[in-house]
Amino acid sequence: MPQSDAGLDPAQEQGLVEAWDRAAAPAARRLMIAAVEAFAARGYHGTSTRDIADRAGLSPAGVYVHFASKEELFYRITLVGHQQTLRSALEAEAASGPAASAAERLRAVVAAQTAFEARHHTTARVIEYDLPCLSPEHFIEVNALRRQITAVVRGILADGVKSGEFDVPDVDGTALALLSMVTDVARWFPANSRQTPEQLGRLYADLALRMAAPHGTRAADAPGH
Amino acid sequence: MPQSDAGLDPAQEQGLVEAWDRAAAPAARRLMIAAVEAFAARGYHGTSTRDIADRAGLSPAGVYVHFASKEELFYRITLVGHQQTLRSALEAEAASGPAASAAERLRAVVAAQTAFEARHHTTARVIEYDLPCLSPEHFIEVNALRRQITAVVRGILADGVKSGEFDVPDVDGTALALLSMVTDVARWFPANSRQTPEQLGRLYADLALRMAAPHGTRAADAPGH
DNA sequence: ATCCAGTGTAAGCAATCGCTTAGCTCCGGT
DNA sequence: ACCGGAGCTAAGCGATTGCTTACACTGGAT
Repeated sequence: MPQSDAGLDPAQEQGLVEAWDRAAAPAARRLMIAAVEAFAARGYHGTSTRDIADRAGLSPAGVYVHFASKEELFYRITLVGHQQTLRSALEAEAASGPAASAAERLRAVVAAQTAFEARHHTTARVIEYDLPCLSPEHFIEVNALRRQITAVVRGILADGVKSGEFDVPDVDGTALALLSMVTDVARWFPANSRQTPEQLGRLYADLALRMAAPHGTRAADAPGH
Repeated sequence: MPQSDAGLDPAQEQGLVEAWDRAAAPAARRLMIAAVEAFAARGYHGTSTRDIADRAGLSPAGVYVHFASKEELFYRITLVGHQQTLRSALEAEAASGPAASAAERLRAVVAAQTAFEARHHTTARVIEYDLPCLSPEHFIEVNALRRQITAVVRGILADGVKSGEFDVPDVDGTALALLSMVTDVARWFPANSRQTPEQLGRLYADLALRMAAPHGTRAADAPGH
């Protein structure tokens, strides 16, 4: 299996934050988990700090022992979430081997990212769709991570075009469309689908290859599957 | 141009609601426009009724002359927006002619919907991403319209598969992925792109055909373009 | 002339918001 | 034995929330 869980605890697969920073105070982690659930259900502005405190089993003031503000709590979540997402993409690309074709790398990255969005759909929904609630400075910082993720996909497409492996007239536009497709999984998963994250990853990887492959050269299946 | 503006005022293309219900009280329309702008900028929960009233040039109480509640104002926006979106899809499909191939219909619908999301990105952002803020009953009603839009795409894909025109192993999953791609335009347009809505529509229609076309049968260009 | 429905505002209500303050308990270091 | 900081809470601050009430103005029908 090329795209690994990268150290995630399989018993806690439904959240990203749960697995992060095991050294931090347990209450701080509980707060982040509680905040992710609340933000995913009602959005940033729709969630009160009392909601979060309740879910974490703390009094309203307990939040501010560990985080300076609601926005900082949200910022920590989005930062960790985006770091994990970027790491997942880079690891998937690296795992396909140093001599991998552009097609193999595209398949690995799209499958990994799609499965990631599905597995961690609660956290992903928060960090994908509530980003404008960040302070301007924090937004810029997190957005830089997003650009790196886009750059990975764009790089693979460009490499494939250069080598003649792909036929992509608009690399930037196609990369954006491709990531839209992948990202949006977090919004609807697991409704409308009885598929596992891995099955979904394979489907989306196939679709991505169809988008990039030149006329009459489409690979029907992944090498090694 | 197969996908028409369907009666939209070209001078007010940036919003959906502006063109709707010209018989309604002007203040009610102003409120809907103001609410769309505010919701798009800050989200439903991030927007106060005083924000909306200010933008519409009314006192805070003026909102409740025309709408029973903030939720009802939001509901009217989402309802009208989804009706227009569905109408746009149906008209695009119909405009491709009664004897059109599945490929022609897919191209027409995807191009029209993509251009629509781009042109009306402010309204689209509100009605696509803040939907869970609706009351349960209103959510069910609007969601029924969404399912009709999905059904259009799914129907075209299924027809193409049946006639041998398409090769789509997972019609439902592909339709969902395709609509994710199209819908997500509203979230980032017009940033990251110097393309017009029409150019973007052509790019996305090409990508959609690549996703659906069987091995070695991809049409490089639209018939008639 | 009078009325009345439609459109609007000033003022304010109860509730909730993010966050602070003052003070408690607990526990490891000395 | 005693200290000091970390973790937590009860209480509450001022601001803002969605919305209501009471009242004013307008223009057309009677």
